[in-house]
Amino acid sequence: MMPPSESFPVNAEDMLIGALLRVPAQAIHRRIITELNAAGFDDLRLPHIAVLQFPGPDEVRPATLAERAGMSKQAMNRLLGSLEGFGYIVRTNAPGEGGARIVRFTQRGHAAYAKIIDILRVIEREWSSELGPERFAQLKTLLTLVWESPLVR
Amino acid sequence: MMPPSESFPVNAEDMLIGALLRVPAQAIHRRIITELNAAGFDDLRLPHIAVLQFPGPDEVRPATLAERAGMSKQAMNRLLGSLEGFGYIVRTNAPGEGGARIVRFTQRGHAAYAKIIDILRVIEREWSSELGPERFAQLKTLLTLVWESPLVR
DNA sequence: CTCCAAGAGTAAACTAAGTTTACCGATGCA
DNA sequence: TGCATCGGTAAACTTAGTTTACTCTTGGAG
Repeated sequence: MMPPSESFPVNAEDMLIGALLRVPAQAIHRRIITELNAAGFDDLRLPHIAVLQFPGPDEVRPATLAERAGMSKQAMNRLLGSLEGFGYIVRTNAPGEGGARIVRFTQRGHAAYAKIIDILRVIEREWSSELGPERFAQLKTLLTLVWESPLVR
Repeated sequence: MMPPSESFPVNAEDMLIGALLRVPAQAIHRRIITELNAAGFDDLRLPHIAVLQFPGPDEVRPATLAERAGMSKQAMNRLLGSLEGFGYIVRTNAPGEGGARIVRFTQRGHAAYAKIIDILRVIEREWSSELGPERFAQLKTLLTLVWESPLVR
């Protein structure tokens, strides 16, 4: 739907980490979907982000994707079903591995994933020029520390 | 549902800003809901975050809340309906202002919101002690810059 | 060798969420 | 007086995600 256009007073010191992370993360998601749609990948919607998120679903088991996304295998399976229907991925049997399956990108899937990377790189350039390259690099470094810490597990 | 327990290789330099923001933001949301539920506010679910998010729905119009959350008035109204049913808020008519309504916290609503602030403060303390206070402060400063910039509007 | 537990995938029913479309009521201005 | 506008609602439709339950395969314990 419509993007938020926040205009309430911003008191920097009052902001808690939750809002500080949520708002930009949301803005990025919306933008990814919007630009993906505009680029011809117009059957992708917000929930598909759960599948397409880093590091992508190529050569991965559905159950692994479900865990990454923090959702049930069944919910992930439905998403995969729609992505397969749209021609972004295929699921094939993992040979010799029980009933296990492997998700693989189709050409269209690869293209969409590459487009996401492109969009993110553009966003990074914008942020970098808005904040200044050193500060942006610092931000990424700090977020990477968070990522690597046990905080978000 | 189950939280993700990421264990794929993390190459710091490959991480794009999207994933760096999304993962911790998601982790925080899950934790807020989990602890809120554990604290007796057990009818609150993930979507309610859209209403309870900073700076909270007290003394605010439904349409404003919808815009903040980036969703339709109708979707917000449903959320408000459920929150009202659970006794977290009440909607009263704004006197003299057309059919306009005002959302107000009940006591329970105030308590839940205060609990969210508490949880976030605990999280901030944890992050601060994990990263070191200076680095954590720096992270917040940088995120505040992002927030104040036109990047996320 | 057989049986059974464990793990992966799938299916179906149910619930919840959010969008579109459409309508009501009040305000305020031409 | 008439009407455009804005805020709020309602209903129908669609999409998502959970729970519950079943299948198939593998691998071990007996």
